[in-house]
Amino acid sequence: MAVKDDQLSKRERQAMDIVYRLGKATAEEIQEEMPDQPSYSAVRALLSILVGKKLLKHTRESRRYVYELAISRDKARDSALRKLMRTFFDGSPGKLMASLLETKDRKLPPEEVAAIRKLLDEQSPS
Amino acid sequence: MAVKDDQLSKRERQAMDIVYRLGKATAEEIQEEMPDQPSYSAVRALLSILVGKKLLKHTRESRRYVYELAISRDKARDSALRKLMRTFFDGSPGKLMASLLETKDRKLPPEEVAAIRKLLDEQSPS
DNA sequence: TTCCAAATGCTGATATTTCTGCATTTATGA
DNA sequence: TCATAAATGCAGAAATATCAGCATTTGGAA
Repeated sequence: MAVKDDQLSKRERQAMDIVYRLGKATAEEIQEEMPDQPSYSAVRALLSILVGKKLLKHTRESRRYVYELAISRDKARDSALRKLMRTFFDGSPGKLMASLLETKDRKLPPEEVAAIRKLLDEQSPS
Repeated sequence: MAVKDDQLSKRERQAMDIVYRLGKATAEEIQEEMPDQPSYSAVRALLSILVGKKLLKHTRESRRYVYELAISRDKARDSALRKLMRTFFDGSPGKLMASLLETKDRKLPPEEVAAIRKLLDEQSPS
């Protein structure tokens, strides 16, 4: 099931991006990562809303809450990836990959290149 | 220069996503694509704001405006791609590509596979 | 056990976003 | 040319998001 990122407010989306990246975090950590750093209170209010929307869940860890994704990071990642493909690459994974490789200043480590060749072979033998 | 998608409101981002996808569009077309379809007036108000922020530009085409990106689609695309890489793939294009290929239900057309092999060879000869 | 620093819960104020409605402009066909 | 349908421009109302502040709770150290 897709993550409804389209429905989030600006601050909500910023917070979700941070949790996507960090995996899990306290209100304080999230505050530190936010652009135009809002107050601690504001961040907590925001996080409550996201918990209400079932996008995050929080568990008490001794005295404080730790926030983490309510759905798996893999699902969120796949959902974001599909959306990007639809928006910019006509839904085609091939076009996306081509774009990644065409940017000259991005040099892949040889072992990653090897890994990708292997995956390609599985898809369609050379 | 990166596209400041983090700074956009919910509706603004929805509209930008649509223009990213369509390339260019009239207010009416954008309205049709919007989730929870707002009124035509609301869409025009929104688009004016985006023109004011220099994210879109509009040109008169006979009687009406056609909206399109103020920066190139390629730049916007690259910016979005980098952000996704940072958020979900630890900044690594290799990890992103691996994720694309590991999803079994995504079968690439043989000619795309060939194209990607070629690009890989340019990066580091097999 | 008691105290205190640190965290939460909550209410309502403020700021921003979103939208409506209407006056005005514009292109086209009769 | 003129009437009309269709588009724009804009002001401000309505809805939503963002935030601050304080009372309350909580966990750990003395």
